[in-house]
Amino acid sequence: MPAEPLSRPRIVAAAIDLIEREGADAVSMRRIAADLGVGVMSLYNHVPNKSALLDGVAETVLSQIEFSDDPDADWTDRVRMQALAFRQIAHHYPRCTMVVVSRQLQSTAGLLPVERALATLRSAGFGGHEAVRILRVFIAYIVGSLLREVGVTPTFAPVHRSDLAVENVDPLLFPQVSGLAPMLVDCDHESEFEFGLGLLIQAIAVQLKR
Amino acid sequence: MPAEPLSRPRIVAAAIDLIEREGADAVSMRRIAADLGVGVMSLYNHVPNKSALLDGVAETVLSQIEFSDDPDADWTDRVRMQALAFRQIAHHYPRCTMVVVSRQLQSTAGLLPVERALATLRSAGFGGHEAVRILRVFIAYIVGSLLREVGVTPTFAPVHRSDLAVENVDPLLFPQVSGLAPMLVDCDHESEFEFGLGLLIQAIAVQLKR
DNA sequence: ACCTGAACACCGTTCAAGT
DNA sequence: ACCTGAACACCGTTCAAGT
Repeated sequence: MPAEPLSRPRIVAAAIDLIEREGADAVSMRRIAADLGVGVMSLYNHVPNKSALLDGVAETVLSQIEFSDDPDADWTDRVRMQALAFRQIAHHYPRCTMVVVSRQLQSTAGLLPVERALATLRSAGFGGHEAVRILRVFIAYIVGSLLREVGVTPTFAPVHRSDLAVENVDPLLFPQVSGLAPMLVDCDHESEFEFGLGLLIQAIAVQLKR
Repeated sequence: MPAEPLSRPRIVAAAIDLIEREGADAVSMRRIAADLGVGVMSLYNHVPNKSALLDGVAETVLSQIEFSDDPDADWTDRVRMQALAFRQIAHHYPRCTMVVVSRQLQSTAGLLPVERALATLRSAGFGGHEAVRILRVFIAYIVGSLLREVGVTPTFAPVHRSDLAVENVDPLLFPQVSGLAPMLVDCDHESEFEFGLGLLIQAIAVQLKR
């Protein structure tokens, strides 16, 4: 006897909670049902299958991005703010991040950030074709950065400082890696992200002036 | 009675084959054992568990990258060639790509490309700290690009030209997206990849001159 | 309309038994 | 040393039965 009736949003919320608590691998229909105190099959009255549930997770997380756009700001700042807003996902829902970027959404939740980015680029003076290309570059960079931040992509800094793979490497075979081990090991994700973002924005600003 | 004896390489090869034929979701210990004509538990004599098997897949694919480095070439060309070599994974093993980029390897297979990239950047004149930062930017961009190419990350061009999400979007809510639908839909992955790569290389070249 | 248990066809992995 | 079947504790989903 749940206090509130079962519903798609409630099920999605339970999934998000579970992912943040125990990781995406812990998600199962049975487990979520148990968390909600209902039978497994009750879920199927509100969600067609597990895949759709994960789509719901991605949509819900995406729709919570807070874009605070200032139309009067320089376009480079607006692009930067949009990228940073997107990166907030990795802070608010670190363990959902992989789910968000790996789902092929066709809902409006995924289209809104795209619409916004394209509008900003076009207002900066880029043509449609250019804007699309540039957006793709930014998306690739952002997705790749979030995955590293969230520990999916190799960081070369697995767990802790001591007994590290990177630090136990043969200096003769890998002189650079072993020499730069301390730098490879610690990574300020925010400043790394902004560094690459700055490079990209600078590069497309040059592109615009030509 | 298999012709050849069971071995870790043979098991990994079977896994790679299966992934390329039916996708990463199709991988199960039972299925691979069946493909090899042995009992499930026989696999565990050569591989400790499924996770280690997937690590083996990633290592094997990574170790097949062909880096053809010309030490006399301009550093910008060398960086470009290394990035393009990495991208070949997505061509040779499209469905393994997700597995490759999402495994946290500590074997030398993953370290070799890193060593090579750092050496190139340092020979170009970048300091250790800069080289590491720049490498991280490139890795993020490459990983993000490969995931799009392989269909993991949203392309905004799901399946086919007709009946597309992007093309059935409300033009009033999403004027840019619906106006640029044809460009969002078709994507020449190679030229897109090289476009962003060029932007990044140009940006870090500027960085170097300062 | 919503909930549910039983059942089906799967998983990864442990363990004890074989050779 | 290597192989294996039975068993355990899981999966997602279908179906028929309940309210």
